[in-house]
Amino acid sequence: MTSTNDRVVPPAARRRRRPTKKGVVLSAELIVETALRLLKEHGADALTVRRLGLALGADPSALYRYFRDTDDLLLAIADELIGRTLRTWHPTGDWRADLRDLGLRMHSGSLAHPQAAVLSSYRVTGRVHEIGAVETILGVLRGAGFPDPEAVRIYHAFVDQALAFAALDAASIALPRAAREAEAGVWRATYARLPADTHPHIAATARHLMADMRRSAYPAALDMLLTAAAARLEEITQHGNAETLPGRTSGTSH
Amino acid sequence: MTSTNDRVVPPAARRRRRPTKKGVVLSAELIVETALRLLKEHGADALTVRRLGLALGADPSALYRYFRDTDDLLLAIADELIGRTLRTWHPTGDWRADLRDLGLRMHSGSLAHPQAAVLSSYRVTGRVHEIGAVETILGVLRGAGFPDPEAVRIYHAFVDQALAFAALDAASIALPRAAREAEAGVWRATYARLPADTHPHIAATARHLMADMRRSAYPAALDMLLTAAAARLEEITQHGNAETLPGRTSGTSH
DNA sequence: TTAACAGGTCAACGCTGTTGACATAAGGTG
DNA sequence: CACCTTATGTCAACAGCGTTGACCTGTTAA
Repeated sequence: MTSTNDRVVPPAARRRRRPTKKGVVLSAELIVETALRLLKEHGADALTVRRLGLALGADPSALYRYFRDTDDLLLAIADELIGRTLRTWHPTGDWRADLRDLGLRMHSGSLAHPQAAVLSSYRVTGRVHEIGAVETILGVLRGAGFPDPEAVRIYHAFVDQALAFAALDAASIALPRAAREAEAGVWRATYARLPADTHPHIAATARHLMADMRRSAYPAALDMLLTAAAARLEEITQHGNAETLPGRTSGTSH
Repeated sequence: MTSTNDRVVPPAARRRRRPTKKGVVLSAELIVETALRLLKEHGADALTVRRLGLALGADPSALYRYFRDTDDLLLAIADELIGRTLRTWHPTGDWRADLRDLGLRMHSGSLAHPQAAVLSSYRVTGRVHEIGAVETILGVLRGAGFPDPEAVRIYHAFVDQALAFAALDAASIALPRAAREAEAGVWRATYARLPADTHPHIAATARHLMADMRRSAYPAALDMLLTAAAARLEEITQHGNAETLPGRTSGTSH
């Protein structure tokens, strides 16, 4: 609240729908939609205030009546993406399958708008759609039988891992053409040709590396996380209650 | 290789060490070091060609004699970070403890230079230090007894998880002051105050959320990944050889 | 001694986000 | 219906950005 700039009129107070010179009636929703379209069609570099103004048929500076600055706009875009993802997800009651499905949806949803994802996935928006997502995931975990501290811990790992991989994979999709091709070339030209005497392990697995590195590691990582969570749940429910909270399964200190 | 611009003289061919107007003798190493210092001291926004030139005591355009463009410089910075991390890591022979240690080192190494990490962690540099890291990690996994395809799969999940979380956490550290404080405020002001009747799960776990969300989920996620890997290894070694390759443990298709 | 050229400098380009001043149309009030 | 307030669109300007082509100069090899 403290940071809500004076320049921006909160959506509730907006009444005067004055059309722009070109006849377009602006709104926060229209601006967000147009920004997403711009990102999708022309890449991350295409999202500039000036181009967005042009695409909207309005003076660039008009945007500042709706968003404090470009960061504020970014958060609105991020929240819209969360909302779209959640809207296509329909839980079945099987916590593990549901979380797996949701994770994959969050991931692929980001890849559909990589330019937006890479810019926004690490932000806490605090807006409606994000709050809904938090509530829903926590509900799934608590419903599965995880005690509160455990539920929160797994929620955090699950959601941050999804966001982190989304950003990572989105980033490489969003790379400028030249850089992306350069990266593919590096694997072929560098890693595939390392001699066995200096790099035995890479040489021995080169074939598998080529195949595996070209796709995202997220599904594998997600399954591993869920496997560990399931094991933990079994531990908890078998031992009656959670009298032994600490156990991380590993020997090493946490 | 094809993309190595004509303007940039490869390091090997450099001979003429002409000092700048201010008496500084430039080199690729000096530039990378100075860039890291700039990032550390003044944040990501401080890393501009002009400021870097100023910090070096040289004309900004002199940098283009050493790096094709700012992206090229970025990759050099990334590789230097990888090298520094690997140099402080000393494996013991216990694969799980070693990977855990390495993961945490990569993570905290990134957080020491969040500005650099957020810019570079999703890039394949193909430079010396990166190659060394790949070789080492693969060696640990194969040495532990994972068959090649499994070793590659786990390597990929492990390394991308580390990079993804590094980028995620680095990004929030690297946020401009104002935005960072705003995010902290969102948790306190928004999530902590949601009423139990509309958001029962958040309300019930608010206390744990406040505590857990302020620190990184990476250690927890890393432990879960290693737990799943250990379980898989046991499966493999107990059943003699890996006649049942496919099994993802989960029921859903991959 | 000289010729070649790597490498530092300078000025300029087009682009960016942002802001303050200004113009105008919408809408509540009387 | 007329007025006044003010939300909102427009315009011009600012400083800063990455990048480049032309220029100049010191170093080095022959």
